Amino acid sequence: MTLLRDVARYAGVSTATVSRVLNSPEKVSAPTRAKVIAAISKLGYRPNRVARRLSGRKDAARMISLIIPDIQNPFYSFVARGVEDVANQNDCTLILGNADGNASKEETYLNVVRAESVDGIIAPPIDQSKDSIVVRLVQEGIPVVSIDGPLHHVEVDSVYVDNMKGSAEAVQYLIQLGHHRIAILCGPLNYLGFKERFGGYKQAMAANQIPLVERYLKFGQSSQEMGRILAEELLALETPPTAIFTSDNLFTAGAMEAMYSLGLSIPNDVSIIGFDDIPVMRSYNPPLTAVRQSAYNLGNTAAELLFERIKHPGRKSEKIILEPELIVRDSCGSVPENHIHPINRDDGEKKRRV
Amino acid sequence: MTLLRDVARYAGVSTATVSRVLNSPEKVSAPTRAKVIAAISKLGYRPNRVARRLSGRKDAARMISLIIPDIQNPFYSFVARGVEDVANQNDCTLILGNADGNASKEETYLNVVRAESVDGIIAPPIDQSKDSIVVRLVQEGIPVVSIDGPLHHVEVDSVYVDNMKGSAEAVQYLIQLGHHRIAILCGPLNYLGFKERFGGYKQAMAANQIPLVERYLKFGQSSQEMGRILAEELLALETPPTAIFTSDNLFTAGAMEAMYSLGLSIPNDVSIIGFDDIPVMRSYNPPLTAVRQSAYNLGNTAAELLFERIKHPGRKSEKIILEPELIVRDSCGSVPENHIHPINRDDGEKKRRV
DNA sequence: TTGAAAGCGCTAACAA
DNA sequence: TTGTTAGCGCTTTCAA
Repeated sequence: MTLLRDVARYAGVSTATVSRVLNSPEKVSAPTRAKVIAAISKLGYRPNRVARRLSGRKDAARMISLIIPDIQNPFYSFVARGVEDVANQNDCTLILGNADGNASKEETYLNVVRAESVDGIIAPPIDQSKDSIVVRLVQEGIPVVSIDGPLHHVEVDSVYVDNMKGSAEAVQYLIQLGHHRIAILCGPLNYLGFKERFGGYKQAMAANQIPLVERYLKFGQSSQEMGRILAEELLALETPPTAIFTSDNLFTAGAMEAMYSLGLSIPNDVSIIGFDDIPVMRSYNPPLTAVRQSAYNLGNTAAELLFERIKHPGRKSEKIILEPELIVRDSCGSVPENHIHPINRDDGEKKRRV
Repeated sequence: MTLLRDVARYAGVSTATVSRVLNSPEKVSAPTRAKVIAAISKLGYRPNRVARRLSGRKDAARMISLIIPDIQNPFYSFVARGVEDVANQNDCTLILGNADGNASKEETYLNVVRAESVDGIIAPPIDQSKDSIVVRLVQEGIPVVSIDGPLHHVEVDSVYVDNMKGSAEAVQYLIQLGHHRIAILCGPLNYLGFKERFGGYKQAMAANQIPLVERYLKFGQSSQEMGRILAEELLALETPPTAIFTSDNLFTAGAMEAMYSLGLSIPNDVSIIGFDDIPVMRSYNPPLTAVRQSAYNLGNTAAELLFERIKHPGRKSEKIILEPELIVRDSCGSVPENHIHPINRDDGEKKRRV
């Protein structure tokens, strides 16, 4: 490992001079600078970032960190790309960490990145408690932006989509198509995003005077497996829903699976509309109608806010709310006049294996 | 920020003692240790990892890094989970970096993690040149395991699936079903994984004396969009293939999209078999027959190799080859006796929008 | 068992 | 413009 000191010796200058050509080259005379640069490349020297940061250079890290709530959820890959592109533009490395929907993993991870003295952090509001590690980070003055929801107990920049509006639109669309028996597959309500999506569902139902039916309301941890199970329960009901609103892409995937295995045809037997429009939604058969929240934009915007804050630590915090967009494809249809139970129906048509 | 020095002062001991209770508590008397521990928790002290590493503690980082070739590809989320679980078991944090299929990004990233002195690195063989940064890292003695392919020019542990075998099996399966006109959607051949998958295709075709048809061989950067485009080209051929083998999940997604938009029914009009069996394959309609390479296992195994190497730096390097598995679902069928062009056919049946 | 002191590799006053 | 020197926060000999 070549050290700065080796470069200095090789170039016949002091370590300070080498350090200067690295950090403020204008303070070094051209000939000396040339000598040093030559030595650096000759020796293949690369500064040790650890030492650099320890010695106090504020911008020595040039790295920011993104906490991914769940790396299995493709939605976040797009967020990550959005963040990464901005980071790269700012000549900065993005360090990813997976919290796995788990507050303690998040904490571990945040502690690490704090200790690594990153320049800033983008994190979803996983732990909303008053003394969560994120709150402490903010209090310590580390630039933080909250993504995918606002952060309580502290003033930070945040970016998120209007979940309530997006899901209300989705449900409204279903209602306009004539659906009344609309079910929802929803993630845990203690996660704000899901709470709001459920809120949007309720709002649209109420706006149309459709009473909520307890058995059409299914909750569970967000996963494809859970989506399949809940959708199967729903579809096995004596009076099954004519449409299902899935509150994220994992639930959507699970519901699609259930519908196929029950031999249901979409949208003839049942309509489905999802929250999250990721590319694979186009590959479903039929392609899915879904509420798009631009994950890439979310990441992009968050990263931009973060760099703003890094540059101007004193600035007032901002909340940016992104508009969701309903992407209509082929998975929703109108309700047949006499909707009969699609599974138990006795029309002689044999369904696929169950 | 509480420093070690503050703890020492508060506990009325020297900094060395505090450091000892942190690193080798058995060398400190019980009462002193208790005092120090009390001080630590009272003051909420957390050691500065940067300083810790700079001062030379070999295991101060407790972090390993995984380079993800392409974060948009869900396959790698599973790899990441596999790695992460092992890392956590080893009380170690996983730092993720996205190389984006780009050797220079990979290099940037590897330089960062090297400079951060991580304990080890898991990386795919993106850059196979003799003086790639990975090679240098290995030469510097940093534990590296190559995932998803072997690394040239240097001896390292590596884990990968038998791509050749997996794709040969897939194609063989198609052939047994009666297909001859089998197309392949393949990623760039300079990426070893794709080269081998193409090799498996050729091998199975040759083993059955089926000549290769140039126009059924489609290559492109791996992406859903590209998959759709190439599949559309294939299906618009005068004599289209009766089956398509897609060499990764992104191509599969694109091909599914193309088939739907051309109004083709799977497997009646065309069969499809994919490489990569990720959960969403079950959500397709019909559920996809695919070659499974257990991404989670891949990650898991790689991480275990890495920790072995970290513990025993001198050990002989190992290559572990994972067996792929053909998962048969509903997307492949036999070839109709008189296969007619599914798009241009004149059977009165109107297809969906194109 | 404990403390004093010398680094780890770099940066940044302060002098020259 | 350049060099000297004192840290950054921690670990770790070496003595006591």
